[in-house]
Amino acid sequence: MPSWLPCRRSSTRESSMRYTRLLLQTVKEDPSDAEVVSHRLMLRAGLIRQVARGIYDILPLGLRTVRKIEAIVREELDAAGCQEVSLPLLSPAELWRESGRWDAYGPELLRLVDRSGREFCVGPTHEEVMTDLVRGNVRSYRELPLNLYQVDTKFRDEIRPRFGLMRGREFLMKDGYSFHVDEEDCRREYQLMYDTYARIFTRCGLDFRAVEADTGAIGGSGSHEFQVLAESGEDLILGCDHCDYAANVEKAELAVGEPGLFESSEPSEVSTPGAGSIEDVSAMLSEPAGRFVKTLLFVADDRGVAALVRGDDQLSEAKLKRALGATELRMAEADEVKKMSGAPQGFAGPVGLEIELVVDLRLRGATGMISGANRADLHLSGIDQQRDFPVAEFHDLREAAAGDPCPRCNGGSYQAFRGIEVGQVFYLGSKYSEAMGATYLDTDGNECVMEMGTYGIGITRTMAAAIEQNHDDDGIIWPPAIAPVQVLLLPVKWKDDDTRAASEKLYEQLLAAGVEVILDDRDERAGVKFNDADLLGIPWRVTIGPRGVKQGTVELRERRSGESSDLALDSAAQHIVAAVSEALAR
RNA sequence: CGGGGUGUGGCGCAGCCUGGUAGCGCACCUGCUUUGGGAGCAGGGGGUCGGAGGUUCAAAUCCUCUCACCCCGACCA
Repeated sequence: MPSWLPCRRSSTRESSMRYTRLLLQTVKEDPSDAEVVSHRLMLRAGLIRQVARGIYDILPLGLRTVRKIEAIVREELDAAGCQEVSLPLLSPAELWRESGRWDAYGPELLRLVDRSGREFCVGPTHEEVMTDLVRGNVRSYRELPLNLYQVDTKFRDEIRPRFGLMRGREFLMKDGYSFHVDEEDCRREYQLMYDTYARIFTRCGLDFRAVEADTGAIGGSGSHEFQVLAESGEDLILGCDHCDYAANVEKAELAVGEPGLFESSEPSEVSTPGAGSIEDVSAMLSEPAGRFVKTLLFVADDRGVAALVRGDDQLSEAKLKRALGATELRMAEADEVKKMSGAPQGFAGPVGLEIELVVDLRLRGATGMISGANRADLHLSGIDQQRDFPVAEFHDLREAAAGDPCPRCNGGSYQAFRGIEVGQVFYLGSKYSEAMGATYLDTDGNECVMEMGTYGIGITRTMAAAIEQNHDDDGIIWPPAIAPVQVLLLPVKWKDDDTRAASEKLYEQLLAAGVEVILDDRDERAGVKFNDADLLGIPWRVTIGPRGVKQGTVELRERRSGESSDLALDSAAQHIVAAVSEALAR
């Protein structure tokens, strides 16, 4: 180092982990607009700060956790043979037009125009850009398979961001894409990624479950979500209490179930003035809800369709969308209902309806049913499915619920869980490679379309999920593997010379041993420090006070269990190093 | 996009109805006393009251417009 360089600090590394040098401000009061635990605690512990709706600064301690999660993700992916790249923040509209998603994606895609009028979007995901990269670089089957990933900031202009980092507009995501010569190899990779994801979330110390999932807007034909189990989760998961089957409610299959078999007769009109809901009609006619045919009108990609389920069943829009192969699906507006059925809302029925009918499995062969008559204030009773509204195909359209029998095994039934989706793996097939011409030459020199898979992990959401699952009334309880640091040194009385000297020495020893440690060198009262320590959730706290130092001891306390033990001052560092490395090795 | 709500110092809020010198708690700075689970006293710094326009002798307060943020709904990897 040139001698003219001023050097006030002996070591930057050392001083940055002194509390008084950290950009860290804890807050006693609850932020008024934080609804969920993770959001509240992240704000209170000074990990994040909101800049705009759904957009956050991540502060030093928060970023350390983010980096920990990233490191685990990178290690496991690299070990699985993936390669990291970095794709641009902006993607040109042409690529998205090639795949058809420029129009399909909707307002969630943030679009912008550069000074010369060219259109771009801020990448919400990178299938197009990655496929473009690979088609430009890969010619031969010899160069496949390929699994490329990046860890980058994504932007999705969410309709309603909420819950802090759980559902932000800007978020850090690891997104990976794999390219293969055939489906078999792609399925193999899918399984490899599935296993890799399970290892990643296990290493992060999370209680999660991999569940079958709907493929949504990305498309493709097979998918699992990795769900961190937590009360505040936005997703509803159904899992069999008997076998391994578990799925997102959007996907959860149902056993066929009994149709409604009531006494058959000729259809006849029944006057039902003003009774437009199943509940009302059922009460008015004193008939069970299960005897009705619920007729729901939708607009699917600009055509009208009627979805039919039994009156006591709940329609799953996700299942309907899949059954129709529609990219867009919405309930019909009042005027559209009138146009399709000829009646006001609540009086539609399958008999005589001239739009496409999509019928739930449970209505196959149903007899003696009641439905709307497609005229105001009128219902039709005595309807037989086969006779009165025959259809060629039936679909699983019901939304599953806790207690429904498991479709995969005998005797099991669904239990409901709440989950936070932190990762998802997709088998994509050739949707993008075909649209964008990602091809290779096989051994015979034939041009073939690549098979693709796509795999995502929400890094910042994983951090939030970890807090949802690991906290108590006093604050965060970080799993050691993703804690900002492992150890917090807490000198009870900083002004006391012996205490300070013992703390400084321990600090040096731990740093030298490679342990991540914060030294709370604030001249604060013990209570303040203890409370902040609990709030920050550092796995181990070492309390150093005049009393103990006089006896030659310090106290080591584990945040999660609250168990503490006295350590001899001169061997304390060794014990702490041992405890930390043992926990991290687990 | 529809419905509801809130903008006053870094954070949490009062003041607004009934216009008249901008307040409280936390945090921050100084000093003294305290000190093993969110101390006490004294002193201090910091706010064009989200923004623009209007009414008025006078606007945080009344009126109009606008922006931001939050909640509920539709939507969603």
